[in-house]
Amino acid sequence: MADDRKLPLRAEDFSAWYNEVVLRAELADYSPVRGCMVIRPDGYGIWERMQRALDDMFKATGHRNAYFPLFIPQSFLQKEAEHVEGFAPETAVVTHGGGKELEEPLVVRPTSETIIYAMFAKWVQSYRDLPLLINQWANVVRWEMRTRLFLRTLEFLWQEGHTAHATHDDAEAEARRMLGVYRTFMEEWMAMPVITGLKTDSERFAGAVRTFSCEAMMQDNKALQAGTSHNLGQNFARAFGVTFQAESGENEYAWNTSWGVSTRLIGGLVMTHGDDRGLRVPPRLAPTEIVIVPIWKSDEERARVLEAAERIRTALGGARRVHIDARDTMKPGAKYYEWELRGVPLRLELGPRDLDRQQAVVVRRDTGEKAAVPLGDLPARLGDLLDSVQAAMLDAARTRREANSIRGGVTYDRFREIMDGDGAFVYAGWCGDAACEAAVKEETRATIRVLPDPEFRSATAPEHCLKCGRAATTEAVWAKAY
RNA sequence: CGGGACGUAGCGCAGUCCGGUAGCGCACCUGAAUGGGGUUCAGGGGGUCGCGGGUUCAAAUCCCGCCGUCCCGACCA
Repeated sequence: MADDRKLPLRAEDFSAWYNEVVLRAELADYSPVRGCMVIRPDGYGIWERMQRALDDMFKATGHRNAYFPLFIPQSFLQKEAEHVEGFAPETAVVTHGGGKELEEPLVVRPTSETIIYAMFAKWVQSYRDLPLLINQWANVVRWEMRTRLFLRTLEFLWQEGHTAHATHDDAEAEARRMLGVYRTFMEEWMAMPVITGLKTDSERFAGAVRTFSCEAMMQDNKALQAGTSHNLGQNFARAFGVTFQAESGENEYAWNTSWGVSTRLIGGLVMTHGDDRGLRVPPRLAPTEIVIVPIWKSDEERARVLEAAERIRTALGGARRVHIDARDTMKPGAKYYEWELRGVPLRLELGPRDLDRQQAVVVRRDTGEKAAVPLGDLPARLGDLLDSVQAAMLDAARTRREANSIRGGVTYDRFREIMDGDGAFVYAGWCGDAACEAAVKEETRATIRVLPDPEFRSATAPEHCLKCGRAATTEAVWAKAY
């Protein structure tokens, strides 16, 4: 990371910067298995924070965790026509076990709808068993042609929620509700603003009736699909016989939803908040919120500042995740650079001169602002600062996204220029024609990321389709995507 | 699977055109001094130069083949 480099960067430069940050901040590493990534402790620490926050939110919405098999009989995947078509090309298949060829090959799960709804069929008998709200934390495998650290690896970690409901409307409400949970998490924890809405048919999950998604803008103006939530209708219930007896006495198929977010979120975090000095992690997500760098010249001073650092940690009452960097093999300046690379939100510099003045120097990672704070004020001030960093990061990301969004008034020629150039979220009218959508993708590489929910739509609805000029049926957000 | 770049120490690279038995920076180890934004000095360890074959007295270097990685596409969370 050269000091003169300034984000946002474009295309190849941004990719190179991203890889460099992920590797140098020790979030992940390449593994001996091509396309598979090793998540290192620093990266996993962020994932654990994400897991905890999401899991708490799922518990609050009444979901319970369970675990289903890694292996799925190949025939299960084939029971839902669209699903098998969508996933068969990217599955890893186990053909041998115990030295013998298996009678039926086992697919390493690319997603768990099939095996989970096979079990739901046993568990659901009555409308009284519904809704059934299950979540699973697991790894899945998808044999992608090209991989990218965190964004697209052959194996990845995720959570997948699976639910069964008595009515279509209940399922629709559930899919919507969990999309909202994702949005809250992404904005309030990750400080990553998203556009929510509906996917077009071409981007819909294989087997779903409707797919909703959260789309975030990275610093190269590309879109990242950060989370999806699907209304599966009765497609899987019919395929796996998930039926229940309704209050009326009739036997009916259940209505399902599924929704998931993955370790891709870590990639999104880096590409949303990283800067020339490395990573920036929002306070609520940071495994370490505050790092104290003690400064000393003699053993006597060392003992004095370390003791003071411990007192500060104690004063914070265990409410804050604090690390005291007492390494005596590194000078303070070197430590500053290292913690900046790792993205710790607040740094507290504490030396003999500070102690003489009963103060500490607090430095924000997001803005680089420095301030001397009286020791007695630290607990309150640090709390305020962390809140302020969290809010400022979300605000900055949202401002950047809006600065790179174009709402209406774009000709198709101009649109092509934008997609050839810096890229943007372009809000444009869409006539609902899949052929038109495909033609735009062919010509510009841009796709409809999402048909935005009302609150994200432009004030004046577009009247005509960007490409073919026909009357628009809805507004679409176009962008190049990861 | 197409198009480009590349493969030399843990990491990043030079050396390849013009063949002569391997080097630099960082990291690592030892010692001393240092310590408010990447410490300094001295000493040290570590490489069958991606793999296989060929040419040659001699190959990291030239020739042929293979493998792998990264980036750009096709596929996708």
